Amino acid sequence: MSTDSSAAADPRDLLGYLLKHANLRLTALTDATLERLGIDSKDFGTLRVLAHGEPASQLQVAQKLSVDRTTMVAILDELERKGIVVRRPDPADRRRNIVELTEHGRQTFDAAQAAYRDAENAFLATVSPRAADQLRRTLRDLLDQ
Amino acid sequence: MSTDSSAAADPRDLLGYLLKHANLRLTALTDATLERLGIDSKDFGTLRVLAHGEPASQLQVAQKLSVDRTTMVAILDELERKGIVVRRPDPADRRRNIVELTEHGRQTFDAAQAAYRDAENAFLATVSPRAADQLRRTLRDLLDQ
DNA sequence: TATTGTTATACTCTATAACTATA
DNA sequence: TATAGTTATAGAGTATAACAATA
Repeated sequence: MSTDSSAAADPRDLLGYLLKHANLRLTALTDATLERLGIDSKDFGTLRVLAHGEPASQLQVAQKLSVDRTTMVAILDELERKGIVVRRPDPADRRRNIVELTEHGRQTFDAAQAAYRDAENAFLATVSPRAADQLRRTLRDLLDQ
Repeated sequence: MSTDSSAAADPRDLLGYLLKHANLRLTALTDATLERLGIDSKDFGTLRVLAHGEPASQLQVAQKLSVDRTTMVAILDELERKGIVVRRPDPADRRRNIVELTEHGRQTFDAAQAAYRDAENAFLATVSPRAADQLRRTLRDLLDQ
């Protein structure tokens, strides 16, 4: 016999299923936590890049986040509409838009950072701190290939 | 100062980024491996459920995989077109379709099972077997909440 | 010619609503 | 009335191609 029909076909045996649904659940948690700040988890990644380091062009932000530059346009359109970021042409290269947090954007990010941390901690609350650290380390190792 | 502008904003600090991109990479690997069999990783999950246990209705398969029944329709349309599964009305309740693997479907699944295992192992090759086991266990614990 | 931002477009995935046939 | 399967539709997410402005 080629397959064991007495064994249950548990989708949780598949690593892809585990990764996908863990991500779905975490995203739902963080989105819910960030909602009152007017952003979601995808926006948070962008704000995080803008809050650290030097002012960057749209393309630089997009590349840091591994998203397409056309996707970046849509994210920034929304954040700019909400008064969280501003775009201005780079005087040194007028093809580029320098993107920066507004004062409101900076405050939003500070609140979002705490909210995101809480959501991630809540998600990880049922596993030991050691297992959570190991999870991050293993996932990083897998992506560093 | 509310944020440390000297720290790099590494997206890999965010668990959501790690989960998403680990899944993207694994899916790309498994899809590539399964391609010569005419299926992808999403089809594989369905075949796996059909290969184990008793013949099931579309809805039962969908629920086991946590996918919507409308999504199941599209997956089965394609698998039936390829001669991998057949649908027949349940004599005991003609609203239901019993879904089964064809002989070709059974052979496809047997080959796919080996291919999927190889792809998953290749993905996990750079981390220790212990870390890989721990990864699965932690993700399961997180989903069992 | 190449690059940045933009727009248009398409393709996948997912969810909802409404329809049909059956119960 | 409720359920299983189907269809239509719409919304996110993502990718490609083409265009305008600038280098």
